[in-house]
Amino acid sequence: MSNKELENKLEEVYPEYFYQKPKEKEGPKKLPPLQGAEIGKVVTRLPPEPNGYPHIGHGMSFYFNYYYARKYDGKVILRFDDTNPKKEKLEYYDAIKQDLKWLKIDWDEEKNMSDDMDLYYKYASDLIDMGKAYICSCDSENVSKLRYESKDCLCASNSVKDNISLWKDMESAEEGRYSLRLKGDMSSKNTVMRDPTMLRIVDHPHPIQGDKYRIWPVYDFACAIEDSVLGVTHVLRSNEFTLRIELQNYIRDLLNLRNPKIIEYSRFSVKGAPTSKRLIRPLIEEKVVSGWDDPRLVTIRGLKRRGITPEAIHMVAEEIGLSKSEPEIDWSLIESLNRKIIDPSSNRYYFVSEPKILDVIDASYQTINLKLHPEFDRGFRNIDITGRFYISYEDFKSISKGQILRLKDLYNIFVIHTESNQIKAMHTDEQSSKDELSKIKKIQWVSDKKIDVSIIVPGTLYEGDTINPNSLSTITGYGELDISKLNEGDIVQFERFGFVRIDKIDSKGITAILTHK
RNA sequence: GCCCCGUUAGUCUAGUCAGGUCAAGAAUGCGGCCCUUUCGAGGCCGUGGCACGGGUUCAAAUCCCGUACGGGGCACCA
Repeated sequence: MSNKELENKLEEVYPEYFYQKPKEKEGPKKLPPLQGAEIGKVVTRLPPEPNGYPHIGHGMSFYFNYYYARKYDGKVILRFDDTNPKKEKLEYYDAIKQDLKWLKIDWDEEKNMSDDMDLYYKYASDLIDMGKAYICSCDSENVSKLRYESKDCLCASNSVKDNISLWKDMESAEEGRYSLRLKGDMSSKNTVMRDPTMLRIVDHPHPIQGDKYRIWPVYDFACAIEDSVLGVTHVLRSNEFTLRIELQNYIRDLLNLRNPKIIEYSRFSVKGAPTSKRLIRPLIEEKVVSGWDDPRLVTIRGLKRRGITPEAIHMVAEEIGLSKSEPEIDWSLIESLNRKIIDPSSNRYYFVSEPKILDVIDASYQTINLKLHPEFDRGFRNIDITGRFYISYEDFKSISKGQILRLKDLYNIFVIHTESNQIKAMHTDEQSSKDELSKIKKIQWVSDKKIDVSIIVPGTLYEGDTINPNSLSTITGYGELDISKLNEGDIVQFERFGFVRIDKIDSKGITAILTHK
């Protein structure tokens, strides 16, 4: 048998061998399974501090915790980490909930850490009784110094009896006078284990609890307790807390509480955009940006106002995953994912920037119907046509006398005269064949029945470390009249311009924000 | 300074725990073609990467050691 015959024979008995396996198109990225997860038993939490508006980084964390709770048919708890009365503000509790709802993230239970003060006191008292915590009267500077040097302070050797009595005194002492510290390990390489503070005096009203409490737990203490008491099985959070795992587990061991499984990932950022409250707040205070909802910001509100959808944010989270490297994603990724979401549902309208006049001297007045979407049946819009049109400066400058063009979706014109800011043309043969049509240059137009549209174009806030002074620009032009029927929040496409979200409608016209091309 | 963690194409990620099937697979970007009365979407093709240096091994993106770079922590913030 020759090779060829052999091949033919083989093909008869094993045809699959000769066909290239069709490449399997991968679907959207999926997050990996959760370690140790059992259906119906997963409990996660969303732990915002009500001290500002969430940004996309919080959005990622919220989504991970929400995603796994839903995936495993478990429970997700919204828990406000509000144990610093000086930082929390009432407005943020509600703002965070609104942002979560907008993100299409819901939750099964809601609670504030500040509702559990008595529980923290009870556990604190237990630690004192066990001799595992002591009241320290050193000032914070001294505490810090001794921790750095791995040295005990004198307070560490207080008797249990002394501590019990000082714990009582603490209630009425002035701020800074005493703190309750855990007996950890002063020689630990993990510096957070060196007798960390568990509770301290804060002389400031709390937005919810008012003046009811003066002794407040620090994060590690409250969090260690809550994650266990709430039945949290999985903690998905960013890695600035890595070193606290040992401490929080130690606290729980002492108090005979169960440890959750902790999964960490790095903080995530967007190129050119500040991705932390610490950086965003001063920009607002110094009026570099207009507020938490400035479309240049990657706050949830900024993204919403720009026209980024919650689904796109979910997709970004799935794309990045629970990465331990430090992702700095490009806007183009967000834009691309968002485009896939909004393209099918965005109605199309005509808009021309920096408009110039185009008169068609022999035009017929008529009303035409144009599809709101080229592929999907989303209905039509009507446009009244006269002999006057507006075209964008971009198209205008490339047009010369004698040229034949097509007003898109309307008819062909022959240019008979050009001036510095006006073109005259004549209507030409309507019977363009499909083939001819594909060759002819098409331009965007707006009829004489028009509306003023200004488009805010958000740019990059930072270039390297410096603030870009030209991060916001405005493009003005005319849009077709039906744009005035849109509502604030609608996302549409201005054909051959880009996707925009309607930001404001008033007597002066329409303001839209450019979402992306 | 000390202690943790990380480093795969321009960006992002799969693969690393259980070394060979990885001369590394997606996404995004960029380039080209097709489609389209949009410069959008969609389809096809292409481009481009294991931080560096040693070691272990028949075999290293994968294990070990070191270096560089990046991030985090060392609060009476969270």
